[in-house]
Amino acid sequence: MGVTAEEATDDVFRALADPRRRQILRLVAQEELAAGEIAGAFDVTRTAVSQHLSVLRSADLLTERRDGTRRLYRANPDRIADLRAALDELWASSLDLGRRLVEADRAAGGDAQGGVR
Amino acid sequence: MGVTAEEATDDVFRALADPRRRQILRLVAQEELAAGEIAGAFDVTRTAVSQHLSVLRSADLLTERRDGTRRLYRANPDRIADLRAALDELWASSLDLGRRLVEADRAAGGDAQGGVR
DNA sequence: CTTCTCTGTCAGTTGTCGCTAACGTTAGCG
DNA sequence: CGCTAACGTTAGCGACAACTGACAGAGAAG
Repeated sequence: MGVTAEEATDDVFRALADPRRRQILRLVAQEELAAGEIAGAFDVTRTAVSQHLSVLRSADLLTERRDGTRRLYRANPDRIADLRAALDELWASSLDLGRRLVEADRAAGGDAQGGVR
Repeated sequence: MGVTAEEATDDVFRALADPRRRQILRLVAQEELAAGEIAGAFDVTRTAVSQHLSVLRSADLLTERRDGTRRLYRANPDRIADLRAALDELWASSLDLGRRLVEADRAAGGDAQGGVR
């Protein structure tokens, strides 16, 4: 247990904060790609892409597989599922509030106008 | 439609990148709170919290309601649902790959060790 | 062994982010 | 009207993040 769940979540959110990294993730979600192929899809230097890959790997959002000198990357479904779970923590709470408001409206004989808005 | 979906998604992810903002969001997910009450829950200045609220509001992650001089904030479930949908775009693709790998393992007579890992 | 390809890593620079302190604004109270 | 309370906004500063260019290492090819 080197890292707490909070730290892991923080790494994931921070990795996803950059638009380019999200695009990279979308790229390797469908198929396994080499670092060079990924870099070729962007206007920035291969160095920059390599660093982005490093960030994504640190957050455990990517899995790496070596084939000769090439390194093939692929999105890690487990981490995405974890992120989804972390998001549900917020979502469930908000949903609870929404339900509570609707119920309060009904109990108070609220009009049909949708008083929440 | 002043903003594209990409820009909106970018705002949301960038807003969620900061741990404090996620904590704020968790705070106002369960109940509606005033800016001062939210600020009181942290060690930083009210100015800092106000700026965080501004960022969250720009991403449309918060709804604001005024009561005298006070401003009451609440998490916006719609945006969280949107984020969930944006995440599913990645998740579905990764899941497809995961399924494909498992099937490939079975077709190749892979051992029961769970080859995906 | 030499050369070429593919890739990660290391300084250095520029931009962006989060924080604080001072100020401006709006609403309630005497 | 004068005063206070609750906020948002601006300017300035330190810290971090993203990008570029130069360098180093591993594997394939001759």
